[in-house]
Amino acid sequence: MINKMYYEQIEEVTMMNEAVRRLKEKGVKVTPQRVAILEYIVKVNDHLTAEEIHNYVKSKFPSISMATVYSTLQKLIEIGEVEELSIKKRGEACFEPKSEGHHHLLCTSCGKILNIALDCPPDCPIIKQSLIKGCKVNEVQAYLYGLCPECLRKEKEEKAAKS
Amino acid sequence: MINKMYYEQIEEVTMMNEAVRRLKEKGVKVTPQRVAILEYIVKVNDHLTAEEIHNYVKSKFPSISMATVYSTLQKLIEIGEVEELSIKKRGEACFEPKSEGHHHLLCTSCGKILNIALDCPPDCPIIKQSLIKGCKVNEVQAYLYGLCPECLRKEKEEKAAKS
DNA sequence: CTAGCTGCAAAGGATTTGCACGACG
DNA sequence: CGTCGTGCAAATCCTTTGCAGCTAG
Repeated sequence: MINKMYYEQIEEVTMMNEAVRRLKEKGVKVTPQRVAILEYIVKVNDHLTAEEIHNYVKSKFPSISMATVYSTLQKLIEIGEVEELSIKKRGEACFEPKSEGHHHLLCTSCGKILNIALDCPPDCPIIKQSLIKGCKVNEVQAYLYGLCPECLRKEKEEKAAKS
Repeated sequence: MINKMYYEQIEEVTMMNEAVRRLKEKGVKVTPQRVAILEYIVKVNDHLTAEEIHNYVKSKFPSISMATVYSTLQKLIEIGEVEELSIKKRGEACFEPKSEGHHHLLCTSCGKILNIALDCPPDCPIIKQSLIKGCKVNEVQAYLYGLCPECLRKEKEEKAAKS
């Protein structure tokens, strides 16, 4: 009953939502929990862990369980709405809205993950190419390890203070 | 042929001696278990899981435990002899000898991981660059998702069979 | 000697699964 | 109505930790 009320609210707000339409197109059952999860991921547009997502969605559906969050994420990945990163944030998987053309920097100092758009020459192998060394390449994810601008600044300040 | 094998052995032995020297230099205690682990990783020169390593080393030291394998891997990573990949093979971490200049393809069909040397133009961001978008980049790992030559061939054959 | 390593068992943490109930279509 | 999603709890799997005894340097 309560679920139904929530659903009506959400449905009003998201009727026009393109993502929801795509879910329906793909034959995935649209439930308020799923909409809330996808909505949050798209809105934040950042690298969220399952727990971060769970925490947020709990504010709307206090009874939602991690199992549902994980199974929903799985579904959203399958239908290409969400992407799971290969790198982990403090040991946890990270999820973000599916989008092409950016890569990730993992700051080795603070652990933050940043989106990085790389300017590549057209013949650069980092750009999706159909064939590399006899392999059919469908996707390229580049992970850069280093320091984010903040930590880089801190490091410089520390060096300056020492000398 | 025999000569070739002989020289390869010598080469391996030399590499190990150097590796052992590096361990000592870094103040890491050299134990037979550790040598066996490093030796195996260097010899195979491929992406090994902790369990694969454990299985091999058990043949030399039947009592060795996974805890020792993991702690040794940790040490070897710390001192830069071994590298842990960001991607997992069937959910398990992968380890390989540290080396620069190659990246990895994960076959989405068979799950195999292949080394891929990418030919990049000199201004390609995939090549380690000190500064990208205000970030200090120390390392770049590119992960390609697609089909290995074998699975690509199989796919083509299946398509041909259908039509 | 003695700091640090090994091996066992047990803990830890992220993710998955089985199952009963309830909701979507 | 039947299929499929949800939520709970328990299970699973990889990895880490605590600790007692042992070893390399």
